[in-house]
Amino acid sequence: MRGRQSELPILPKVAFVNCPIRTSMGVLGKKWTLLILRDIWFLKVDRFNQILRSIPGLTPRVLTLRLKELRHDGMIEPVVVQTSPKIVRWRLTKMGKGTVPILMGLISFGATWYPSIVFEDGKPRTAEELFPYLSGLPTAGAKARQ
Amino acid sequence: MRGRQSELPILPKVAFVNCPIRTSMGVLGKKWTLLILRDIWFLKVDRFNQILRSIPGLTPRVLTLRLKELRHDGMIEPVVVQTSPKIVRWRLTKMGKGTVPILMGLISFGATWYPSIVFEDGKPRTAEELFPYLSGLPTAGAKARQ
DNA sequence: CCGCATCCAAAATGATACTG
DNA sequence: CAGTATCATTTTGGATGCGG
Repeated sequence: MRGRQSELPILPKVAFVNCPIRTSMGVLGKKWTLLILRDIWFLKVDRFNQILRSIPGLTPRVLTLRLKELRHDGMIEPVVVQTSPKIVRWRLTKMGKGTVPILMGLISFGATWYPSIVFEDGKPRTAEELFPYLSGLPTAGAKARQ
Repeated sequence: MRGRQSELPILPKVAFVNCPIRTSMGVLGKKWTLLILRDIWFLKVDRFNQILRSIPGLTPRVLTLRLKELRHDGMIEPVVVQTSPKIVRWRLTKMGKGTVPILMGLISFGATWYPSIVFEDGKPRTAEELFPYLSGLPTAGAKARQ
């Protein structure tokens, strides 16, 4: 068997009636969405104009759309810090924090397979090397602390 | 400290010169791409028209585009099984297998946060419950066996 | 400061028919 | 079977202005 990859589908213990990847992508798969979550979670960039400045190419129109979608789907919520001048901070809900393993997966992939783009020295690194204090990584199933 | 979330950015041990999430998304972030990888890896659906049938909404034009992009970026490669009638099977390269943890993250997220869509009984499940024989999950850094 | 509205341009994707 | 060609539609980008 060594070296041969089975041609059988990889099946879950409990059948899916709809594909969870497709379901997740329906929300997370739109352009800019995961970068917005990255800003809020990793960079602590959580205000409208900060996010705009942090993500070159993103426009106010689309940011408004994405924030609405993410809020509608229960991943983020606004905190009104101050009115006049209005200050709003966006934060991840528990559900939103469930996306962190996906973001870590993307970091890990980029750090491994695009090291010349990601690192000055061009050397690949693993997520464990980059974020040792975060291992083991929580899975989406492990509820993040509020 | 309990219950308080630091406002400081979460920094990697080695600084990024470009964001690995954005870098990864440049390839993987286009519509249908991750579902195509899902087909090849999980479902063992690896031929053009099979993939088309497996992913409702995907059209031949876009599938052609995505296969070209994935191939150009080194994630998949064609195996010509037969000519006339032509039969091509697509398979993941090592780099392509590096996306499996991302796919698992999406599965985990969907199975946890959209259980009523994903499962007949509507009960949330973790990736460990669904794929016990695959735990611990490989990270993108752990080279998948060829 | 945080958005929303509008108008238009460009890019990405969808529908359908077709070829080697 | 694997992929193209052509055209329609949707989504996103860019600029600007407005209101709470």
